[in-house]
Amino acid sequence: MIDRKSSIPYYCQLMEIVRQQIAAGMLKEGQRTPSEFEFSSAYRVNRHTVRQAIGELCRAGVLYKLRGRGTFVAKPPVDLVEYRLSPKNRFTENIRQSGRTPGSRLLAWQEVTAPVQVAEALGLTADERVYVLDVLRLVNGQPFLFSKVYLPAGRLPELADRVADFRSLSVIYDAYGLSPQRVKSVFRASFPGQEETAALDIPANLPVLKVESVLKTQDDVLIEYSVACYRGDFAKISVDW
Amino acid sequence: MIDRKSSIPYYCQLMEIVRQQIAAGMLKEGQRTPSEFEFSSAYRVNRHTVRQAIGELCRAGVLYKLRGRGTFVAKPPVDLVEYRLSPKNRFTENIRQSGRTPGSRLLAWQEVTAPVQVAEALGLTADERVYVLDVLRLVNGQPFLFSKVYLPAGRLPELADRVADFRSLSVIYDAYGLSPQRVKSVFRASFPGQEETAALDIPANLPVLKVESVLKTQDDVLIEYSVACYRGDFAKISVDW
DNA sequence: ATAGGGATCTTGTCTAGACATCCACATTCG
DNA sequence: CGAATGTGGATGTCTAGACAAGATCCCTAT
Repeated sequence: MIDRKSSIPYYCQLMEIVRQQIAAGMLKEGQRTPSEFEFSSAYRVNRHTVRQAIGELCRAGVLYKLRGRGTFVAKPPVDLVEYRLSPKNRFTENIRQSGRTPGSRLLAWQEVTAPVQVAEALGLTADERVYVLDVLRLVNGQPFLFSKVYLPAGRLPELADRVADFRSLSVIYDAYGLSPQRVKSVFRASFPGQEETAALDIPANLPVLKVESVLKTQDDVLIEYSVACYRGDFAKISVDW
Repeated sequence: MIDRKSSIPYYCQLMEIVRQQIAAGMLKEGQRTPSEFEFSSAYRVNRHTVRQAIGELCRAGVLYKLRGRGTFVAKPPVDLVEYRLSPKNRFTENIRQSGRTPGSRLLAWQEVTAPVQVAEALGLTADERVYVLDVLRLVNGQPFLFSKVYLPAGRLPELADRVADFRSLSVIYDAYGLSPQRVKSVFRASFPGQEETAALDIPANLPVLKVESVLKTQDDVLIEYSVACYRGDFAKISVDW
């Protein structure tokens, strides 16, 4: 119940109550919470006060709201997956080694003129064409990372045919007899963009780890530029020296 | 002005107005904005509507509020600093090479029994003693990273004396004739903890990049475990392979 | 059977007003 | 001169009530 004599604001008290109800299992993951009106009458506070409490809990990632449907308990953060990054590593094997099930989906692809930073990273001329692949990778069926992969069209002839029946990037490279190596990776922490929140199915306020990589072939030809976006609450990336 | 016929909520319109005023230079960095009451009467909307707009802009990092003082325009995000991480690199030289001015401050230190994850990482027994150094590193005078550095007391005799007149970690290692190498680094994106928000002087909702590192001496003795917390809007970390 | 139209429940936005709390500054009292 | 006090202005919290808009379900008319 709300302590009306406490110096703690009602909405903070209510937040604490909801948190405890979740911890105690009275409210379970994915389950609908009482409506704002129900909270309001149950705890004898104004609906706006309830909204303030729920709003804060949503921003904290504890709850989420669906307009017209109700408010729900968010999924608890998943187990951290340690992803070992090395010059030569493949997502599928990497995840399998940690005893989990990898997955890969091509969400979209197109051929475009290379954006500036891509052309720069791969040493392309300004008007060169690149393929852009939007790839989603899953771990145990859950979205793990979303990446935009840029491949220079000029260096990979007939790529369109290979992309058609996409299974994984490795398969495509194998078809060309290539086994690319990482040249450089850049790590950043930020919030996800719109595309990334949609692809990873995460709230916009969840921090993500962005990793920008450049890969080359065994002949030192730059062959891939990619920006990967990892769920901050899901992934940690390790590097051995 | 607020368009009363628009389907866009007033508070969203007001957010856009404030953003544009900042972009146009009518409101400058650090400057106080009109008060909630002034906004309210200037745009003929309720103070709560103003509060909603300002609240959103604060969460977005555009403004910040000081109770009893007013609302202010936040500093624009600083230039990204690319920090090159390699097995053997020193903060000071690293930053200097990029044409910026490095700084280092020891905020606190103490001797404690090694926490579990530290003992594990460094291969210590459960009751071994470690020094914990809270180090803040600056770039151009601004907080760049905050790290907790754990050094095994048993492997660095008389460390307390060296810590007393701290200038930088490198200096301490030099005094022992050591030049440690990175063994492993783990990257994560998350929100800062309380200690980190305070040390870096950042809001709690700014994503940070956490890097956990293990270092060894040239004789393959594990000598340092550290957790560094980089400002997400300030730092990007690059790794060459 | 199915498409359409409410009824109803949900969250979203907005207004009006009140009092609390904190801060900076000026004034007053010792 | 210095400390305490007061005052005005700022944000913080809370209430009461209203209407809008999205989602779901059921019932009805075709």
